[in-house]
Amino acid sequence: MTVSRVTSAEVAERAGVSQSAVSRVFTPGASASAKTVEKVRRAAAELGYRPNILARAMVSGRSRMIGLVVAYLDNQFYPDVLERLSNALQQRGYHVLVFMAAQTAGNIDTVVEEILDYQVDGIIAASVALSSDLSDRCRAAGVPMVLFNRAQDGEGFSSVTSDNAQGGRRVAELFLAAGHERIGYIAGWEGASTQRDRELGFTTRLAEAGRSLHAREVGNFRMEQAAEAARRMFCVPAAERPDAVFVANDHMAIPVMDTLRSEFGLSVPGEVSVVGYDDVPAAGWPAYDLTTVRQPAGRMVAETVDLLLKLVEDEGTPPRNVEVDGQLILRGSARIPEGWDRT
Amino acid sequence: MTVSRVTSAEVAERAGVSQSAVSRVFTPGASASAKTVEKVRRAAAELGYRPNILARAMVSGRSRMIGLVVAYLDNQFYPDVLERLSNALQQRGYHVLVFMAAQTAGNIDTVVEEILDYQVDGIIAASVALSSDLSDRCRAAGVPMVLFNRAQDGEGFSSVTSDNAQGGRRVAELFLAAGHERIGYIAGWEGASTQRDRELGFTTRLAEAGRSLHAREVGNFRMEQAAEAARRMFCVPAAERPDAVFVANDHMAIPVMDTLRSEFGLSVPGEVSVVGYDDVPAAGWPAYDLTTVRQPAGRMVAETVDLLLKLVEDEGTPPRNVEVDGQLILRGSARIPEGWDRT
DNA sequence: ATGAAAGCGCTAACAA
DNA sequence: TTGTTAGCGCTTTCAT
Repeated sequence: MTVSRVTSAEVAERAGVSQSAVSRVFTPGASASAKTVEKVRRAAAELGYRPNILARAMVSGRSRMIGLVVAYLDNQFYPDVLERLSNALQQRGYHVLVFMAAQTAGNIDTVVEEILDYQVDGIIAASVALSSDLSDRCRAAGVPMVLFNRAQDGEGFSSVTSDNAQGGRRVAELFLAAGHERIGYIAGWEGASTQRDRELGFTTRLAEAGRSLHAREVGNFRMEQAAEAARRMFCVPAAERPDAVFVANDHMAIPVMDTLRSEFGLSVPGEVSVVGYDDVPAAGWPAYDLTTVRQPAGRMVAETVDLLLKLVEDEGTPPRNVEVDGQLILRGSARIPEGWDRT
Repeated sequence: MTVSRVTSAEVAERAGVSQSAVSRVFTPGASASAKTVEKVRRAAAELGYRPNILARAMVSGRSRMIGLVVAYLDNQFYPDVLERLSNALQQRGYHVLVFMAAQTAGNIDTVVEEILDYQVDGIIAASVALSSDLSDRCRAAGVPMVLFNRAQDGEGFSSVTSDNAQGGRRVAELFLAAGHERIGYIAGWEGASTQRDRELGFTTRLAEAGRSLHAREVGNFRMEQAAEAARRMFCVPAAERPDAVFVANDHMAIPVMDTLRSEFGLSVPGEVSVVGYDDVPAAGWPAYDLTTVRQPAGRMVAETVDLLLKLVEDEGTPPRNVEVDGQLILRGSARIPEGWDRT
C-alpha cells in the first residue's frame, strides 16, 4: 500500500553513477560534471525523486525548520505576522513548525522542549515570556532564538520589537495637543514588555506636561477583560469620565469602543477619544476607524527573519535587539488637534 | 560553541546499559525491567536527554509532523482553525508544519512537493484546490490528506466541510419569511465548492418559492472585491436596490456592510438585510452584529484530526467525506421574521 | 529482558 | 570529478 519514496540509491542505479554522485547533484555547494548532472537529473525526474530533508538534516545538522511559538491567534496582528513570517522563511528555504503556547507559564517550557526535539534550526517566540534557564537550554542545544514583539533583559537574548515607549509618547502628545482633560489608560498583560514600555512612554510624556493618568484599568490583552475594564472606568458620574483613553493594543481597543458606544451611548470621538496600538486590519474598517500606533509587521518580520537566519547560518553572530519605529496613524476615533493632518 | 545534543549512547554509558535499552525505555511499546527503566530514566534526567524525533522518524517512518496548507490567514476563520488544529494535534503528539499557499494554481503543487520532502505523516489542505495528479503523488508517497472546508469530487479524497447547501437554504428561508422583495447574492471565488454549494442551496430554496436572484456579483472571498461588488450592486436607482443580500462569507460581509452604511448611507437592517457565513469573531462584535450561518470550527477541526490520524495510523482506512451541520445565528443585521427568535 | 548489529536516506571526508 | 566509506541518532530484528 504505502509505496516507499524513491531514494538516491535508486536514482544512482538508473543513472549509472554512484549514490554520492546523486547526492552531489542535489547539494548546492557540490561539484559534478555536466554529464553526470544531466544523467542524474534525468533519472531523478523519471523516478520522481526528491531528497529526503529529514535524512539530510541528520547528517548535515540542519533541518531547515524554524520553530514558532505563538499564543494569541485571535489578535489579528498575529495571523498577519505568521503569514508574513511563513512566506519570508519559505522563500529562503525554511519552513515553520508551529507550537501553540497556552499563556500558562510552565507550559512554555514544555513547548520549547518539544520544539528542540524536532531539531529545528532556530526558534521565534512571538509574545511569550521565557524562563531564563530555558534560553540556556536553547543555547546549550545550539539553537538560536529571537523574541518577536517582546523584549527581555538578561544575557544573550535577541529580539525584534517596535519602539513602544516612543509610540506611547506619541499618543500622549496627541491627547495633550487635542486638549484632553481626563486621560485614561487600559493596560495589557502586565508581564509584557510591550505593555510596560507603551505605558511608560505614555505616562512619562504626560508627566513632562505636568499631567497624570485620570484612570487606569487592566485588560490583559483580552477582549472581554478589556470590555470589563472599560465598564469599570466609565461607571462613574459623567463629569468624572475620561475624555480620552489609550488602550494598550487594538485588539482591546475594539471592544472598548464597542462598549463605550453601545453600553454607555458615548460618541467617539465626540465625547471620548480612543487610541489603540498595532494597526490591525480591523482598525482600518469604517466601523472603528481607529487611531492607532502602527507596528510595521512587514519590517518587523523582515528584521526577525534576517536576524534569525544570520544567527543560524553564521555561527557566532552576536545577539541583537532590533527596534523599528512605529508611526501614529490618525483616524477618526480620536479628536485631531488643530494643524495636525489626518493620515 | 554549538554543544551537541545528548545522545542515547551517552545515556546508555552513564546508566551502564546498552544503547538499545535506552531506546526501549523511550519507546512506548517496548519492554524493559523496572530496574533498567529506573537507571535509564535517572541517567537521562541527569544528562537532559530527549530523543531526537528526526532520527526516530528515519527508522520508524513516522515524523509526527502534519503538513498544513493554508491560504487566507486574513479571514478570521482560519487563524481560529489553525489554533484549534495545532492544539488538537499537539495533544495527540503531532505538530504542524505550515505552508502558505498563494492562491495561484501552480503554486499549490510546488508547495505540496515541498511538504512531501519533509516526510510529514499527513496533510491538511485548508481551502485550497488540488490538481488530481497531486493527490496521486500523495497517495504514491503514502501520505494521507484531508481537505478542510473544501470538497472535491474524484477518487479517494477525504474532506471535512459543513453542510453548505443546507446553510444556503436556511438563509433563503430567512429572507423569504422576512418578506424580502429583491434579493441579492455576493459570491465568493467561483472555483470553491463552498461558494458553489452555498449559492446552490440558496437559489434552489428561492426557486422552490418561485423566486430568483434580483442581483448577483462576485467578491472572490476578498474584502476589497466584496466592497466593489456591493458598489456595483447598489449603484442603481433606489427602487431597484436589493433589500436583502446574502454574502458568501463573513469576511466579505463585513466590507459589504461597511460600504452600504458608510458609502450609501443605508441602514442595516432597516433598509437592507445582510447575512454572512462562518460566524467569525467579528460577526459578533456590536459594530456588525452580523446574522450568519455558523461553521462550527471546533467540530470541524475535531473531525479533521480524527479522520486524518485514523488515516495515518490505521493503514487502509477508507477515505471519508464528513459534513457537519451549521446553525443559522440570528443577529441584528437582518430583519427577523415574525415568530422567529433571535439567537 | 537484554545486547549486538543492521540499517533508515543522506552528506562529507577520503582516496583514487 | 568520482566512488568508497563512515557515520548522523535512532528503532528493531536477532540471538543470547
